[in-house]
Amino acid sequence: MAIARKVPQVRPARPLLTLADGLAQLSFAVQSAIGRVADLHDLSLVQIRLLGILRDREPAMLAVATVMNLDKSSVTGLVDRAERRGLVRRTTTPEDGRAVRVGLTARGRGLAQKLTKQVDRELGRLVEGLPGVHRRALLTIASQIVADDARRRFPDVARRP
Amino acid sequence: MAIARKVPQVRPARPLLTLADGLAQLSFAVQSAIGRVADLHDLSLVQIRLLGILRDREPAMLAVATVMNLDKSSVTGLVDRAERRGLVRRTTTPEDGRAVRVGLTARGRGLAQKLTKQVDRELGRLVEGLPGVHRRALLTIASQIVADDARRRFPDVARRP
DNA sequence: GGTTATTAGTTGGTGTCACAAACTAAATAG
DNA sequence: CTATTTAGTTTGTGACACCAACTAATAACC
Repeated sequence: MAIARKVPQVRPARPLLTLADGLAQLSFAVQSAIGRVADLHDLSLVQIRLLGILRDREPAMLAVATVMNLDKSSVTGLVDRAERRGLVRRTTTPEDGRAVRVGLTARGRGLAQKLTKQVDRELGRLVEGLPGVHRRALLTIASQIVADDARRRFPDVARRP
Repeated sequence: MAIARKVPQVRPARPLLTLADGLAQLSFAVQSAIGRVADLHDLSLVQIRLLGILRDREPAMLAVATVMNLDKSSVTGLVDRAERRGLVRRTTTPEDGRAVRVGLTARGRGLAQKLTKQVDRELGRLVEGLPGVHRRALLTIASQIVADDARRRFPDVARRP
């Protein structure tokens, strides 16, 4: 694992933006890029996000709520609609009669894979003007922020099996 | 204007994420940080975004729609609600009887300033784990992406007065 | 072991947001 | 001076999001 690769200098074009503005605007640009993919499939951004989360997990409803920063009742509706589209399935577990786990159906998994590729392409377009160096720096920095944020939001995580 | 400041090396912590995933997750983290500020004022993210856009502009309805990537009818409702809260004002112009411009009221301007500070603080928290070097690199890169995106979306822009 | 408290999820009600299609009124083209 | 285009609004409909109230299952407690 490449732990000490350098990211050489980055020539800052005079920033007309503050960091906060830059992050905010970037986030809107990213969301609308994902939104374009959503439109292709007549899905919402939130549905896409749900599928993205379920790519490698089969969490309980409440866990979905936590990860997505939603009220649990919002997740009920979200999963209802995804289920109605045949993308997602609710499973009850024998060891806890209250718990409901959510997982992708075959169709949902297929779609999720396609979405991943398309989002990749669409976001690739967003950064196509950047030199590779910048792109790598961005990946590093974004990963760091996301990891920090996760650590802050879930102080105690058992990395799932 | 600092055009050639260097951004020294960045040690990539092994990225478990693709660039697309990193960007997507970062965008969600940013949005929920802004959402926290929104909650403080019982506002929605979209309302905050609107106020942010109006900080230094007084655009026509349609221009708002374009910038926010919304249908014009969505903007009608958005501005209606903001107007109902006394944050925003519609102005008709004498030179074009159809056009309606949207601008902040005094109250809206005050709130926008407060929001800017709070979003700043909240997003600052998001990047507080990063060394200054990374933060500067991030600003540079985000600005670049946002600028490219704007250029792509508005091929012909007259920079407003 | 039976009562209480907690936890997981759903239901119902309300408000925001987003869109499309149909409409009004003002400007521009011809 | 009619015909068209343009700017905004209206009217429906559906997705989301929240809260408060509810059901059912589990855990706590004495």
